[in-house]
Amino acid sequence: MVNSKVSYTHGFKEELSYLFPFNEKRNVFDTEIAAYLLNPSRKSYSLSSLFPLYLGEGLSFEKEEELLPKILSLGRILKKKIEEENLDKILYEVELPLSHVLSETEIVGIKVDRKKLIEIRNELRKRVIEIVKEISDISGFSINPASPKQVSYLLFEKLGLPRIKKTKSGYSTDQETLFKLRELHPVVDKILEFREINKLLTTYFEVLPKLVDENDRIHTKFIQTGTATGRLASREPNLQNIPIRSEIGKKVRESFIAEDGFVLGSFDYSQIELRILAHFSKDERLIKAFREGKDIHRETASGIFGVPPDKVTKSLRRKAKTINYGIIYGMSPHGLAKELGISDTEAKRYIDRYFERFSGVRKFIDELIEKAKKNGYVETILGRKRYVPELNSKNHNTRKLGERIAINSPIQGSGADIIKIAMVNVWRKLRGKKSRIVLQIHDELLVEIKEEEADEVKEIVKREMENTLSLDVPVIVDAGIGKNWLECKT
DNA sequence: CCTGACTCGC
DNA sequence: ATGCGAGTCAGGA
Repeated sequence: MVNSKVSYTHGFKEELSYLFPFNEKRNVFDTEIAAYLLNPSRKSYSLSSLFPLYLGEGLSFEKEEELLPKILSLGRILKKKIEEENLDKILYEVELPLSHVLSETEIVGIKVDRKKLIEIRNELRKRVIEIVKEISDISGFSINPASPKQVSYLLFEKLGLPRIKKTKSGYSTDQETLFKLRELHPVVDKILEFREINKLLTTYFEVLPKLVDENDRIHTKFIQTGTATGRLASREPNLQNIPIRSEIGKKVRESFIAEDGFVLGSFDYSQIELRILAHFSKDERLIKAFREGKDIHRETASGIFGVPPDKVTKSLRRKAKTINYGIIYGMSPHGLAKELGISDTEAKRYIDRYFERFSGVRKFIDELIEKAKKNGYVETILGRKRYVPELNSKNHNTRKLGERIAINSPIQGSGADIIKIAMVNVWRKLRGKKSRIVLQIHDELLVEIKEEEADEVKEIVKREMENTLSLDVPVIVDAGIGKNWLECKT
């Protein structure tokens, strides 16, 4: 970058979408991504918000001829700041190349089985109408079950069911609450069923068929400056929250398919965040378990509950899994208690035991929070920063939130760093082939693979993903192949 | 038009 | 009151 002319852009990915085919353009400096790396917590990275921030003046819309000079000044200022904060490597080697990958991924899109979506949509429309009728028949009241207010009115005022949880405006009717009420009145199950079906119907089955292009492909937009941790976000539609758990949800996933002559390959990092925790904390037991290829939740259960690994029951393993992920999210004993349905003191015992057995993790977390308080920010494995002003709050809850942010962001953000590098490397390796990355879902890449290239591409993607960065523990990628996304499940 | 409640994913 | 998101709807402005 030193000796060559730099082109300044604002919204490089969008600019690239006009430049098909995708020759990698270098010597670019993007003001939007630069501002994001300098502070990923901002609400907006629009020029009109960056000009006053970095140039000390507003964007005058009457004087369009001043726009380009202003972008140039902004670019030069940001470039200096990026270098001062040692963010140049992540900008030039990760985010800007990634803009190419994302631009192409958006344009390529992903194919759906439009007919199947429409068929299921029509079934679910009928079912939703039936359920509304059933709710009325069972309870004697006609309500709109999509209205929490009306559901609350029915359950608590008309049927007199116990009020379990409050919201700002009244009594909660969320899933957790309804599960507790289902034995008390048959209408509760109907409301739960309505909620599940209506959610999937309105969010996916009604929407996706409207978004297909002439080849039945759907094109999401990846937001590269949308999260405080460095993750991507996806919108219009969000393809990072396609259902997988419920039976009807699986049908959505089943509707994402490969083009004729292609298969879909799903490649997902196995427990990447826990491996990053092991790497950062250097905790001996955690590192040993991963190096020996152990089932980490089983090992954790064994440590916490004091039973040999082969005597760990499913229930104990599930508890340990919740604790493992709870640690990453900075969960309190109270939160863990609620999640596991145990007492606060019991939950505290579990957490104390965890930190006894994994003392490296305790030390790491303490030092992380100390460092965050001292520096004002936390960093990922690549030096991506996130400021944590919450740690200086006078409000206890806000400070606690700051601690959770300080714990979670380096872990979640490092996961984002790793998969972003992998995407760039995979994309470069796939040049000249027919196979293409079609989605990224935080720790998973979905690749549409030309059948003839299957063996080779599977090998490339797995290898590139597993070898982005060298951690103190192995990085493992699980791969699955299928004609639709659900089939790829490993 | 925005906010709250809710639910989908990692 | 466990981290990070997006989308839907109802209901009120």
